[in-house]
Amino acid sequence: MGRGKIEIKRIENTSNRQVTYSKRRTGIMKKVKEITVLCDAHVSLVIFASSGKMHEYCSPSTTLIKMLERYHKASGKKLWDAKHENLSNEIDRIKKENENMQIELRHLKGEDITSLQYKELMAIEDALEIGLSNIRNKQMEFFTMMKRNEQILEEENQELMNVLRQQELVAMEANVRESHGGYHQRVRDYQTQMPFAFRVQPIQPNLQERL
Amino acid sequence: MGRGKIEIKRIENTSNRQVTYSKRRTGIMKKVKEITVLCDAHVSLVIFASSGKMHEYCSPSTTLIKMLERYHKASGKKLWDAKHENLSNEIDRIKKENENMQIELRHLKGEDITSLQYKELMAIEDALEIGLSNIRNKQMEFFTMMKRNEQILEEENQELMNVLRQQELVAMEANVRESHGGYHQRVRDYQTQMPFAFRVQPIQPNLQERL
DNA sequence: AGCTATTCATAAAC
DNA sequence: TGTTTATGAATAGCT
Repeated sequence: MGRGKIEIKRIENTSNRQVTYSKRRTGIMKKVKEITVLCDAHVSLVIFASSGKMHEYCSPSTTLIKMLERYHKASGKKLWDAKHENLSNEIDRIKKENENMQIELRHLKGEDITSLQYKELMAIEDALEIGLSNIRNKQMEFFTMMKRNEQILEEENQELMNVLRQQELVAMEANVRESHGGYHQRVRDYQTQMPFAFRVQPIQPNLQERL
Repeated sequence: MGRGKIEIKRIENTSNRQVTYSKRRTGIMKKVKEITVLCDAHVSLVIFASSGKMHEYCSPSTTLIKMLERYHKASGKKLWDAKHENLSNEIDRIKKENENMQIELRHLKGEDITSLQYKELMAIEDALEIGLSNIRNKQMEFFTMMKRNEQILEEENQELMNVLRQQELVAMEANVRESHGGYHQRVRDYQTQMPFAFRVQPIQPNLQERL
C-alpha cells in the first residue's frame, strides 16, 4: 500500500528504515487504539526502535502492571520469578566473566602465578612481550613527534633570530638617518616587516595536553 | 476500509464486535510482525478480548521479560519490587567493572592505545615490565628445578648402572658355581640383593604433571 | 514534513 | 468461522 509493493524483509537503507518505522508505528498505534474502542479490548503495546527509543500504548482502562498480572493469570508464565531468575543468572554469568578477567589481569601483572604450568607461563610471556612492544611503538611515535616538534621550534627560533637581527639593523639605520623617530613607531615597523608566519601564534597547539 | 466507513466507537452488536475484533487483531498482528522485520524493531503486544481471551506477540529476537527490563530502563517506571531493582543495580555495577577490566586488559595487550596519553603509556609499560619480570622469575624457578631434577636423575642412573654391573658379576659367579640354577631363582636373588632405594618407585612423582 | 499512486485491510455480505 | 468484494486506509517512493 504505497507507490510500490515491498518485500517484508529488513530495509537496508537506514533513513528509509527510520521513516518507514515512524510511519508504520503511527499506523499500528492508531489501529491499536481503534480496536480498544471498537471492541473494548485491552491492549498493551511496547515497541523499541532499532535506535533504542521506546514507544508504548496501553488501553486507558488499564495499566501495564495490571496487564502483566492478567498475562500471568492467562498464560501461567511467571513473569516476576522468571525475571528474578534471569537477573540472577545474568549476574552469575557476568561475575564469572569478571573473575576470569581478573585472573587474566593478575597473571599479566605477574601475580598468582605459582600454580601455573610452564606452557601457560610462556603464553603469558608472549602476551606481555606483544603488549610491551605495542606500547613502546606508541611511545616511539610520541618521541618522534616531540623530536619533530623540537626541530620545528628550533628552526623557527633561528628564523626569528634572523628576522630580529635584520630589523635591528634596519632600526639602527633608521635611527642614524632620522634620530627623532619614536619607540612606538619603530615597533610598528617591525611588525609590518615581520612575515606573517612568525607573528605570535601557537604551533602544534594540542601537543601540550597530550603529554 | 470496508463496504462502508465506520465510526470509531464501541460496536454495540456483540457478534459484529467479535468478528471485527478477530479481523482487526489479525491485521494488527500482521502489521506488528512486519514492522519487526522491516525496521528491526522490538515489539511486545498483549491483547485481551472483552471475552477475556488473550493473544500476544513478541519479536523473535527478544522475550516479554527482556522487553519489560528495557521498558523499565527506558521509562524509569518500576514494574517490580525493590529486590529486582537491587539485582538490576548490581548487574549495572558489575557490567561497569567488567568494562573497566576489559579496557585495562586491552591496554596491557597493547590494543586501543591510540587515545592514551604519554603518562598512561608509561604506567602500562611499568606494569608490563613488572609482569614480565615476575613471569621470567617463575620460569627461572622451573628451569632450576628441571636442572636439579636432571642432575638427580643422572646420579640415580649412574648408581643403577653400578648396581646392575655388580649384580651381573654376582650372577656370572653363581652361574659358574652352579650352572643348573633356573631363571626365576636368579631373578629373586637380584631383588634380594638390590638396595631398597633403587627398587621400582617413582622419584619426584609430581614433576611430570607440572611441566 | 507533505503528496499521491498504489497496495492493503476490512465492513458488509453470504 | 471462511470467502468474496467494494471501499476506505495505510503507506512507499518522491519532493
